[in-house]
Amino acid sequence: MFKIGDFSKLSQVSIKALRLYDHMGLLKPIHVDSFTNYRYYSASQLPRLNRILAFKDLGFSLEQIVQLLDDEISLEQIRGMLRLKQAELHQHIKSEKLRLARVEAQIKQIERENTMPNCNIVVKKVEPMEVVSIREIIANYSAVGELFNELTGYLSQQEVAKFDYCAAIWHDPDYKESDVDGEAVVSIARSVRETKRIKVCELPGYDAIACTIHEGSYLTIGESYKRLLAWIEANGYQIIDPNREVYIQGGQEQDNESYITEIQFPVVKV
Amino acid sequence: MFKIGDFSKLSQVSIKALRLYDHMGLLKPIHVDSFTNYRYYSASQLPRLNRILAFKDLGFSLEQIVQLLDDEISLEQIRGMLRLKQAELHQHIKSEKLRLARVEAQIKQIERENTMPNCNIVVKKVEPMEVVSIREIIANYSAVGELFNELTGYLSQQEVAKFDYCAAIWHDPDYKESDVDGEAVVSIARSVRETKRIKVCELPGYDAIACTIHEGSYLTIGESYKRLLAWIEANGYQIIDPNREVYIQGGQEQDNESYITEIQFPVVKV
DNA sequence: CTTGACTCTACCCTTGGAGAAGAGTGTGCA
DNA sequence: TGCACACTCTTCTCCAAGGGTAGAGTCAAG
Repeated sequence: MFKIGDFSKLSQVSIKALRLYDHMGLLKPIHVDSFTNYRYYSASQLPRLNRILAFKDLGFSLEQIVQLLDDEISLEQIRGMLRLKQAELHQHIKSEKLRLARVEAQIKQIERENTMPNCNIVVKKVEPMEVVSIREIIANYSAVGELFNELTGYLSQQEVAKFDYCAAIWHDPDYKESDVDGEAVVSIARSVRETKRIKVCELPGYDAIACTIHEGSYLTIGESYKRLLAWIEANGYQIIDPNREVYIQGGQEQDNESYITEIQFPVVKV
Repeated sequence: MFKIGDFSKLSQVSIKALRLYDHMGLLKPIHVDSFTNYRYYSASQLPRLNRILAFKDLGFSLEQIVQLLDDEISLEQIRGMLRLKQAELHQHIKSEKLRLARVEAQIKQIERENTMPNCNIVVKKVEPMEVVSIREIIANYSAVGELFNELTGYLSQQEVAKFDYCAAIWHDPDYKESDVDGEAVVSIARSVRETKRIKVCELPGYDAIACTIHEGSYLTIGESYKRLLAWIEANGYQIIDPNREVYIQGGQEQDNESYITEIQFPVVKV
């Protein structure tokens, strides 16, 4: 019969933890004085406490350990829980390794360029979206503005005024100086009639799309592309579809410092 | 100017998170209506939000990100924080791999022996301790009882009555049938005179000592040793010092089912 | 003008305890 | 026997990064 302090020293488990395990029904003292509420433990409870610690060490939560120790659980079920934990750990280790790679890429970048990392790159999900689009071979990248003019003109004619998503999709696999395969898309809330040039379609969603925000003039957007593409390669992603430029705040000027553009590349982890 | 819902959709960050970042001073809306308290965000805040997400992705806490983004922090300091994070991640991955190895060892044990794992093995720290001891080559393991008799007799003669730690240390590197190099130790609260046979010394502490609890008769303690040694090997530890048997609840009998003994091996990770 | 969608603050919940407050207990010592 | 000090009890709050919900106020379209 040990008081909680002695039992704590014996087992190297804090008094706080012992009281918590009591509350959770994980390890009840063999005797509790009904006057003083003092807890009394026996050395014969050490094996159970060790089992608790061992399961905790394997990464199980206290609630799971209650089940593992008390609810007449079959060997098969225990094996199943272990396998699940194994899979979780595999996954966790994998993602931590990727994170480590990202941290190391940042360190390298700082050491190479000796410049504050912009850290403006993020991978997110995008949902599919109903859009109207025009796709055409155009003279150069900035010529996409005319396609937008055509689209917005058509939409206002159809009395569909509001559109809050406005993007270009570049279908060429590489950078081109001229004859660019470009598509202008604008989101719509309700269906619209198609024409020969103007199609209604669903923009695909992606589980992973690498994004960066480009601030200001389109003339310097090449820098943002370069950083994003370098990041994608350094972090072991692979581009799987044409990239998008989302004009969050934009217009027809080439050199407006207040424009905000998001560059997006659909990717998968390799 | 976007309301919080639109900005949330635009950035793929939950409204809850945006409000939290506002509270923490991490990302204040560019305008807050003083009547309605509605938050209004601008597209020009997206780069900052992306930076926040990118740092979060690297594993930094929100508080750290506040510092990273606001407190005119030098490139050197950022590099230092990245290096620290890198070391943390290395350590974390290492410990998760060890945990995975333990889980897999358990799975294997279940599949091999088809028996409920006892999971009674745990690695803990022990502190150094003042003890009196007798070390001698004795006939066999159970002969250590006589050394304890000698020690407790001497201590009661010295009017030192209380001792709550009672252990044997086995100095032979391997199991022996006879002529065992054994040491009996008993903890003391205050200093005691030495004799030729009875020494006062400090038992060393260890950062890692692999332990299991053996319940019952000493006749079956070999089983517990076998399991503990197998575990130590399977989990990549190495024994660095003589092992101890702590008699938590014990006596002179060989076959008492209520005895509780802890077997301890000082180890290091390899 | 109404209705439904949106937003606000404020409160509780999550893990595995740590820390502290305030009150009661046990033990050693004079 | 009284006192001091160590120990224990319950209860409250706190941690990180939000998620969920309630109740009240606000906005925009029909």
